[in-house]
Amino acid sequence: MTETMTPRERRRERTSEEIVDAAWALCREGGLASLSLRELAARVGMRAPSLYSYFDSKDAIYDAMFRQGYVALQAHMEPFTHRRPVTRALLKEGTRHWVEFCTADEVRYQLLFQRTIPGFEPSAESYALAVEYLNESMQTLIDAGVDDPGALDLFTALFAGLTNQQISNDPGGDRWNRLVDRSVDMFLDHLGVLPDNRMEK
Amino acid sequence: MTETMTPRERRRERTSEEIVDAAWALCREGGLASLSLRELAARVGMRAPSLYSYFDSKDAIYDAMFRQGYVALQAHMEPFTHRRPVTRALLKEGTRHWVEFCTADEVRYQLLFQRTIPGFEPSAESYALAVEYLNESMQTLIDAGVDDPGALDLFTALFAGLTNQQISNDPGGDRWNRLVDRSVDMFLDHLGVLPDNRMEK
DNA sequence: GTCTATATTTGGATAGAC
DNA sequence: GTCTATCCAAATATAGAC
Repeated sequence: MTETMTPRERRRERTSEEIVDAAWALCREGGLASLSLRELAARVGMRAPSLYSYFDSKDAIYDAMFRQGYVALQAHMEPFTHRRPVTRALLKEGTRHWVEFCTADEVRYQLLFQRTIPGFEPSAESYALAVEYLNESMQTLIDAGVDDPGALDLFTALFAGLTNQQISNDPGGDRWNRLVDRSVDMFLDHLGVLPDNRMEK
Repeated sequence: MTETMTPRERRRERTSEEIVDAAWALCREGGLASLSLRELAARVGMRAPSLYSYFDSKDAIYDAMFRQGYVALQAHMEPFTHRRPVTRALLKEGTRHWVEFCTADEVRYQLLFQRTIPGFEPSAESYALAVEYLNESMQTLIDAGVDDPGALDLFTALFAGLTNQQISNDPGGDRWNRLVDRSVDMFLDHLGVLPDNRMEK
């Protein structure tokens, strides 16, 4: 899977990453939409036109950020993937982890999960990566005993809501963050999933 | 409370409203941030500088929209305010109504409940109007038997989440919208609120 | 690959005539 | 109140020299 790289390719890759990292930093300061190629170039010691040697357009930079975000999410959740059975405790731990990732970086959350940038749409390739990972995550829920579609939607809404409120109304705090365990209990109790993962009745 | 108006003042007010309505229409087409004074002026048959006879700045127009939005929310919820006791059925109906208002207009939701515009902050006056109404709504929840602060936060997260998912992932549909009743039941059951509004034990 | 210089567009806002 | 004319700032993107 790992391809060999010439030193020139390595150097190029390293610079690309540096640009994307600087783009994240800029967006964290002024919001996602505030990204400017001039400012971005200045951060990495270039002039704006030089960025076009690395990215075809501004949207291509957003796309690289989008992709990098999902790769980071996948890496962040790695300790919890493919562990079976999905007990109540594991589901709590995993959900807590997920919500922490989302609330740790507001602009990353906006880019990955909301549609807030004027004209940006992720490329088909990046979008497929995102969908694939989100589907895999849904499967974890199903393995936890969440069978009907409405319940899955309810779950995603519940934790999207916790994330949203945390980011919007208590950034940097944990006012909604700390409600994750309680929410998982409320949700599983509602479904009749017993502590040992069997169903009631 | 109603002040008398000269015909000139009426005319002025009417034109202001026309401008704000056109601003909503423009934002619905291209997103909140896409509002441009030139385009807006064209919609109401003016040139851009003429708008400054009615509003001091672009942000003043956003502020008028913000205010108008909360007035509309208040009017929309009027049939449900101050009705006591807050039974489970009433809470369901009211919450359904609230979520319907929020999901009916994506950009309105963004302006009223999220912070998505670059530099805009509502004026102290408009913000106070919003906070006052939101606090009043919280009181309704408390009167429904939701006593502890964590539970209030959980409730707001749950329905912010339903709204969010509905808007982001099924705009115009009802995939999350229709989960409101179920969510209220799940929530009240979790709190131990009985159907007749008494507490368990 | 990086630069300077520039094209092009678009935005909010102001001055001053009428 | 509305207009024309204009200012000023900022943006993405391209051309072409080095």
